[in-house]
Amino acid sequence: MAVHKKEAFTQKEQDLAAFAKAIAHPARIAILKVLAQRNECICGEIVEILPLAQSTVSQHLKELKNAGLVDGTIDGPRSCYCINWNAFEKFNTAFNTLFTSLKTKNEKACC
Amino acid sequence: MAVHKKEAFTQKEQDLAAFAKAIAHPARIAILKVLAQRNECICGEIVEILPLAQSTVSQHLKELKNAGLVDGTIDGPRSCYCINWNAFEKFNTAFNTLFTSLKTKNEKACC
DNA sequence: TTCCTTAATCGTATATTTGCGATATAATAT
DNA sequence: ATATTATATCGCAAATATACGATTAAGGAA
Repeated sequence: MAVHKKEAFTQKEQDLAAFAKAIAHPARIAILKVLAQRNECICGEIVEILPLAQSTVSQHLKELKNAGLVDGTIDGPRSCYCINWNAFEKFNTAFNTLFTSLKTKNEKACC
Repeated sequence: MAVHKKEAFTQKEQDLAAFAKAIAHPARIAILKVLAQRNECICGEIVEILPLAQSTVSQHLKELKNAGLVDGTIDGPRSCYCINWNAFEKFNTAFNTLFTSLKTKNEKACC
């Protein structure tokens, strides 16, 4: 591949793609569900619920955090993760904007 | 990795993740925009618009097609692609359902 | 038929993702 | 001080994704 062409696209396209990538794995969707379900910020409970190793869950959490969808603070021996609702809302809006803008252009089937 | 654990999650989670993966690349988002803009089903016009080689665009189109977001028919020497609005609507709904279901659980910040 | 155009596919190189075990880290409990 | 507990991180292996040039295939034009 050698060169990535992501930078050749608009910032909006890149941002939206990055968000989509963050939720482009069933494990991460499942993690978000668990985080939303528990009001308390949880951590290793996810490991018990998901069929994944602790290190793998930690990695998925890191990616969600990098994408900004999840906030995390370290509380001594245990950490605390929770959904960043602001970022989530922002991306939800961005998605709906894409969907809507695509649809308003044209909705006729042609193939 | 050796083993993929996708199958360990619910079908809904897998489907949504697959859709997210399809739009998890700025080039594919850009392709969808082009497809939506032109009422006519186009093909190699995308190659001229995007800064990507013909084979790369073809590959991205294939992935969008595999995800069901795009329909394609071969019309002689030129092919014809267009957005599958039904599938698109379906996934848009699935997304909003996820967003909503997460939010109704709880929207308090905790970290 | 032979050439041209269009697009799919093949082969290849490289980058990224996914997953796990093992190890490191850091606060708490004993 | 040492052990325990919870997480992050490292190192590794395998699978996927990204990108491109070259080739193939197939209809249309000469």
